[in-house]
Amino acid sequence: MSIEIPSQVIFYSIERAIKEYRKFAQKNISKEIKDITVDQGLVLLFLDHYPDLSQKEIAELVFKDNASMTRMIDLMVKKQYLMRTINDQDRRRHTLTITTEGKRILKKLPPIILQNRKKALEGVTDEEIQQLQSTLSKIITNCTQ
Amino acid sequence: MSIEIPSQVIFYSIERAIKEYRKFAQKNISKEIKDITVDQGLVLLFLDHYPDLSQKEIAELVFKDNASMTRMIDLMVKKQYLMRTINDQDRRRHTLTITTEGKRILKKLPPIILQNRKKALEGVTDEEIQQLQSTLSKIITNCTQ
DNA sequence: CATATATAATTGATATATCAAATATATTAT
DNA sequence: ATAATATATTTGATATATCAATTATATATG
Repeated sequence: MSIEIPSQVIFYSIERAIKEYRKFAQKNISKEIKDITVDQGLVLLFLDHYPDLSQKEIAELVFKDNASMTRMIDLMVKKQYLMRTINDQDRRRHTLTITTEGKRILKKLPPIILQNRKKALEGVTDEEIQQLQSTLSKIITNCTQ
Repeated sequence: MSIEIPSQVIFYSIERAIKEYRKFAQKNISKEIKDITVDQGLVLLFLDHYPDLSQKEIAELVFKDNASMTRMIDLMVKKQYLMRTINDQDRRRHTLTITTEGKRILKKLPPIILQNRKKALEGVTDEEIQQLQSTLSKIITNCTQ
């Protein structure tokens, strides 16, 4: 049975697109903010919107597993972007609090992120984005059901 | 400046789609072939088509950096999927040869991969794929130029 | 209440990602 | 031919990914 070489396949393009976007986004963030990764920024943004998220819930939102999340948050605590305290309502959970330094970063992030998205989507119409979203949803459903 | 939460953004869906596809593909490969990852399979497929590829060239094809590729190939040599010898035309390069075990894996891969793609793209028309490809190309260009 | 089961987080082991520096060999310029 | 520069690969350091096992706490069931 023969097979196309992988580089001709749509999944290859999907992977390339997201990797190039991540590289591009990280580069632009690093220009303005020292010592923060795209994913650490996402964690801050989610926590800012939903302060009661558990580590496990954040992990799901950013597509990481719990072990990775533990270590990411270890680092973010060490860098003093977050404080980790035990949740008294459920002592298995940790409450994550954004520190002053974390808030400082949160103030700088949005314009950079908006600009990244804008640049990355230059020349892409709203219809195309909707179409993209719809096709990706089909793929996600196919792979997870 | 306010910002949507990341989960409403198209890049989030792109990331999710490729991660779910990878998980799905890895699961199906692991059912049939022990001890091989999606990326190791890709390396074998590329080498099968283009036996003269250098590590650096393979790295580019599978979106890894040279250091990662060195370590991946270390492992594939240790597992006896590949042999690494010095290229006498250019002694900086290594020649990578697929072993008997590697060839055995290569025989089993294509039907699994074709089936994975087929299932993941169920209900997705050729037109949608073309459209997806075209939109992703725009994004890739925007991020790399 | 006591025990079994479920959940949140951590830890250990191993692989991969990323950057910078080092090594070996090739190529180019003087 | 020699020195300077470029290229392919490796190595070290650190972060992240993934799986399985462990710990601590909560919840459910007899």
